[in-house]
Amino acid sequence: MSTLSDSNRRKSPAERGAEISLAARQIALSDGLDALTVRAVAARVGVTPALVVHYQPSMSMLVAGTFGAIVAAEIDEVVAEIMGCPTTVLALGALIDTLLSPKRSAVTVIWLDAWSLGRRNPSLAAEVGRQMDAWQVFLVTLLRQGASGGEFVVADAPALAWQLLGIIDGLTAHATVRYGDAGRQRPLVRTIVEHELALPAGALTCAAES
Amino acid sequence: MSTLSDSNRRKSPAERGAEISLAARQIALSDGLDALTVRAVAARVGVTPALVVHYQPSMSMLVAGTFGAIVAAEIDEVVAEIMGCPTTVLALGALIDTLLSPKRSAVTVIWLDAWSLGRRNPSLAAEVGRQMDAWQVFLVTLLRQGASGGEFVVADAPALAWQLLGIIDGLTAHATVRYGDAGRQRPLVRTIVEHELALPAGALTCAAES
DNA sequence: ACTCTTGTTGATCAGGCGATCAATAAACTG
DNA sequence: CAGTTTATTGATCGCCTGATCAACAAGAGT
Repeated sequence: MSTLSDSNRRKSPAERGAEISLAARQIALSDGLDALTVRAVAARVGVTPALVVHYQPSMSMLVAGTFGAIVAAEIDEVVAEIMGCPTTVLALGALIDTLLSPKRSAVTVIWLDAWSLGRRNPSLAAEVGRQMDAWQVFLVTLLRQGASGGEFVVADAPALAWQLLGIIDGLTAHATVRYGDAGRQRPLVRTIVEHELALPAGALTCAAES
Repeated sequence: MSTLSDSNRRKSPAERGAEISLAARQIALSDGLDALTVRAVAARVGVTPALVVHYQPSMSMLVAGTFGAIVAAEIDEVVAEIMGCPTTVLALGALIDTLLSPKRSAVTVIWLDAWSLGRRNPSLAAEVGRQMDAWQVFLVTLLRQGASGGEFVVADAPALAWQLLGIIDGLTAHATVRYGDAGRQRPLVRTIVEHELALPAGALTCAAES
């Protein structure tokens, strides 16, 4: 990286701010949310710790913001990945497929850190709540879309949404911490969702194949 | 507590060691695993930080040990709670019932801390693995017992065991962090287990009533 | 009662953390 | 080119962490 020579230059607040946010995200993803310290960010950007503080209201805010940015980016990425599906059932299959993919373990680890750290960092806890809700809202929208389109029946979309999210998070967490590949849990999750939506068995499996 | 006057007395290694372990468990349960510092334990016991160090190989070992003790105690407690059930199906129902009870949220929080902290504390990571395996072994035993007794059919007990644990941990984690009472998820989990074990719908619900 | 073992202390080290503030220098403005 | 703004620095504070070590004293053994 030629960032080192560039970093000494005096930069606009926007540019420097973006640089700091980027470094924070990179540190969080590679070393965890609690490796996110003033000095670590400063070292990565190539500036003084004082400058990092100058650009951030507080460290706990930076942690919360970094977590939010990472998770929001993942939501966007997943939404984009699913948007192309012609039917909601296909979208649900693709959603399960991608959420239980091993490539998401980096973000899963961020979630684990956030759940733990959130107890001592109110800003982070608030952001965790916001992002969990964002996921839930997204899933509720998807479920209602399928229901109103007549693809399946859903009694309580909000409840089912966070049940499903809880299940997926639990399985990915276990896979990340100990049991390896979360991808092996796809059939189980498909079966659960098919059952809850009164879909024919295999409906979501076929969806994933296409 | 009159512990304060007692704590100045010179005690046997076993006695002092037990005192320290107890204090560590109490701190972990009330303030989280990372509030478990040499000074916090020392203050709670009423001795010098140096004495705590004298009794422990290292702080990361104390954290690992404390986590293990708390979780092992919970396993024992749950096992004792279930042991009385006349059939395995009833035991499974009782298991789901107690694991998704709000009273377990204190230990759920410990799990979240351990998953996060385990990445920087190898001793803790090893202990997390051991305790996750202990849970899985317990559940596998239960499932095989029911299968060999002809109560239900299970194809891959080890796989089903950790799927089930993942689901339950995910739902309790979500409930603890944001969505409140995990007890509302009992019907869902019962349905999933009934389906996976080819039990008639409602078999586990009736179990919980008795 | 005297000795010896060892539980216990107090002081202290080295390192990390977030945060503050005056001083510097680079870029923009007139 | 001179003057003003402000991005950036370096030094430093206060607090926390785990850990070490010589010195002390309580209790067990004789």
